[in-house]
Amino acid sequence: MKKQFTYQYPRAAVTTDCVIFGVRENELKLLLVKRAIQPYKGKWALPGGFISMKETADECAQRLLKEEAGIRNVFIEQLYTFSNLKRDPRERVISIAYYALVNAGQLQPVAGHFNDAAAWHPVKKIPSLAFDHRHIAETALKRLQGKLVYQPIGFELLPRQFSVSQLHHLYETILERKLDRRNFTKKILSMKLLERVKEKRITGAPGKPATLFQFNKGKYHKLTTKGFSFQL
Amino acid sequence: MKKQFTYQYPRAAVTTDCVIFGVRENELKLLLVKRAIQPYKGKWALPGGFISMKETADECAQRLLKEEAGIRNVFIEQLYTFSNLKRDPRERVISIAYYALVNAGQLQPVAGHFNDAAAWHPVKKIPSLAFDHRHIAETALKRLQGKLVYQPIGFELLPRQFSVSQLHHLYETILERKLDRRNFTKKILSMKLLERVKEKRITGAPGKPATLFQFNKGKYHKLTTKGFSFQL
DNA sequence: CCAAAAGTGTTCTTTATACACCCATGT
DNA sequence: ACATGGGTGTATAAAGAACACTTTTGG
Repeated sequence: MKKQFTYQYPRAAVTTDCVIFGVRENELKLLLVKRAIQPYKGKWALPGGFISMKETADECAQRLLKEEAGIRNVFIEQLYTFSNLKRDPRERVISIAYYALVNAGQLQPVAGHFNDAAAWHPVKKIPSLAFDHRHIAETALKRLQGKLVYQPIGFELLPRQFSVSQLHHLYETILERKLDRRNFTKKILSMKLLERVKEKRITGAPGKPATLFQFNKGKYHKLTTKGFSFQL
Repeated sequence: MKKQFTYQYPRAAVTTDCVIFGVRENELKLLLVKRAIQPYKGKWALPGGFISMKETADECAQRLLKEEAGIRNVFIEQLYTFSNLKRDPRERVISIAYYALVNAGQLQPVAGHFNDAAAWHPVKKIPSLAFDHRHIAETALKRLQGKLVYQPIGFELLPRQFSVSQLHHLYETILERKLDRRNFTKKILSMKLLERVKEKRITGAPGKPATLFQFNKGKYHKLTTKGFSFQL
């Protein structure tokens, strides 16, 4: 193939890479893809790719999420830009990293689009990754943990309707510490950001059926604009 | 000049831009430079420039801080990467933005290095800026305000030795709200991150001379590593 | 009737807030 | 002596932490 784009000074290539978080089997997991090409062929990596001249970094991340993981309309946020000189063995590549939070509902309908070589891996058992992707993933996890306690992003990882105990378990999983169940319930409900939906049992499980709730985004945005501090 | 770097696909240029905060005359200010070349010749802009192939973005930001503002060894942190398609009228330019906090001590010895066309502007009266630099500067200010209340970065904006009332005034200025002087003093001192230095008067000012303190970075790092929550 | 998960209140401790007077210096 | 800024304590209110029993379902 002919090389045809010429510049006065050398230029780094720019990519976006995306750390995709999801909850599966009551565990926080990352969606990784298996590389089909060199370098690092056969290694697990974060979904990512080169940015085109006609898209912003945000658009690029969203496009790659759809192309490589079949995911759309999810919470996505810029994480950090990684620019170490040797992070790609081929040449200078700067990566604008993002992280995304997906829930079962957003993923189910597009499960068929999945590349065979895409799979969820528990964050506690991340395999060896290509490039500096482990470093990126660890940075994303720290950001998620930090953000969880002062912004209600936990909801993004659960189905549209969920029980308080699901949310409680999610928080304990991500923060890696116990939270008193009664205090957690009180706190969350006192924010008035959850709307009661109806009673429903988790199919076939014993125990009292949990009340389901859904997150009221409208209320949340109203509160954030007039200054609001969410804490744990 | 001959163009000589050729690639298979088009590539965006990558720059870093730096939002430099400093306190001058009891006000929070930004250091801006006046552009000597097109585009936006004669307009105020954030110090910035193209990243070289032999430096990381952090190194680039530090180099530009030195070259364009004569500042070295300051607090610097990546802010966000801006990638709108039209942010530079010439061509596609992606900017990795940083923000820096400098104090009088760090600036004084290099004041002579200053470009004539560099000047401090109050954040409340930022002139029209080149590119999307106003947007970058506003993003940086929000980040600074957010960060100030849970990480003790305020110290970076003051001379090595400072009084509690200087710090108090700094917080009020940046957060744009009143903080009770007694409660602020209690809170700050209860963290045990400030070391009393000696009594000293601010030359020629009336009033009781203030006790000077300095920030103990070692203690701070010990606390952060074993989990520590600083709050306002 | 037993196991499993949901729901719920009170006490105690810690932290945040509100508030006013005296002190040391320069002029 | 007076104007200016520095230093300090207490009482009340709010928030956080600790803690156990009852209810509803499936098997």
